[in-house]
Amino acid sequence: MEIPFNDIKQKFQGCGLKTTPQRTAIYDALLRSTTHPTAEELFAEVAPQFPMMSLNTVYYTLGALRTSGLIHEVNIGHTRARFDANLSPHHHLICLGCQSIVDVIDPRLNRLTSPAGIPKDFEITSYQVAFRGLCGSCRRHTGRSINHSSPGLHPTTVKGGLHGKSS
Amino acid sequence: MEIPFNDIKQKFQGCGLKTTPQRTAIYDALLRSTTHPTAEELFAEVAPQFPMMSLNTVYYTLGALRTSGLIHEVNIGHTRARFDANLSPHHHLICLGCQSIVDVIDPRLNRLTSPAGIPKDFEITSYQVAFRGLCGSCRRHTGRSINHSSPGLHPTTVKGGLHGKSS
DNA sequence: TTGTTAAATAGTAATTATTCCTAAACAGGA
DNA sequence: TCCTGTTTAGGAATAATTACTATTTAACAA
Ligand SMILES: [Mn+2]
Ligand SMILES: [Mn+2]
Ligand SMILES: [Zn+2]
Ligand SMILES: [Zn+2]
Repeated sequence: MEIPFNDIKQKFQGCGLKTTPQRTAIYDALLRSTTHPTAEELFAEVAPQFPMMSLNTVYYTLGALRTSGLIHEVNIGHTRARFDANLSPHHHLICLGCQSIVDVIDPRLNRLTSPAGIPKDFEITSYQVAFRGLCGSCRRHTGRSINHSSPGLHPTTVKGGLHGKSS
Repeated sequence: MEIPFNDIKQKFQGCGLKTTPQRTAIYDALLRSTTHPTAEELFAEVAPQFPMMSLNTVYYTLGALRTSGLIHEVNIGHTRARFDANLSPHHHLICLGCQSIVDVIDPRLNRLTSPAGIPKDFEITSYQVAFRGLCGSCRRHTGRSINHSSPGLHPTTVKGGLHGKSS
């Protein structure tokens, strides 16, 4: 277990959240995960430790953590919510084949700003880049055809390098 | 009506889709829309012309158009799918208050490319930037507090200008 | 023009993810 | 230890979407 219990406890206290075993286990599982799991995947992860636990508790807990700002919700498609305990600014790479989401950490992407032509009274508080495509194994298995039926895909071909000072 | 019927018909033919009145109306409504409507919003839009139409037909039609690559699905949150007939590369500005989505068209954003540190066998086919915040009227009505319970929000503060040659 | 046929439509039922409701359990402070 | 509001668990309810199926129809060919 890499995440000290007291760290978690302090974060909960800082948000006015009670430190229950279920909540701790759920948050800990999410902190250790890199897959942006769904509520049900987290449930499957912690259920063995808590045979009485309800899936409802996972939803309730994720809602509480999200409201407190301890976790984020990441959406790929509209089918189900996926969660992320990584609060540092980062972006995502989404495989249209296996629906996997991996973190994209490139400081250059954190320098984008208010684009041209938006309403001047709109206050942007965050942004996130979603890169889509096919991972290696999905390319091998399903061929390299682009799945046009996947949600959110815009036909921008990506090539060349990022612009701006490469910090 | 700004979109000629024959243009639509040809697009359908080019995709092997039959040109039915319902399908034409749905696609036409989406082409004219700038709000990225849901299936139900489109249904409400075209239902008056087709009192017998089923919501199911709207879903079926949107699925067919999406599979053919004539439209895209845009997701903000996981609650419901929203659609976009604008195929030109563009990005989105999402209000966390009223859930509105407006197009962001800034050529500089179309030059981003393969970020550092991703698996080298991953083939990126597209990307999209989602800017989030509060629109003017939502700022006025609900105050300017950031809604942490909203999905997908990462705490990147956006300020300064875009990098790269400003084409 | 007419007939043929696969695709599209409409109506209904089913599914899935998520939320709502409520009573019991419990964490944290007095 | 006791209190009290929060959390949990279980079940029911909701909402979006998909599945099933009979009927209709667009597109094509004769
Ligand atoms: Mn992430
Ligand atoms: Mn758009
Ligand atoms: Zn994959
Ligand atoms: Zn708004």
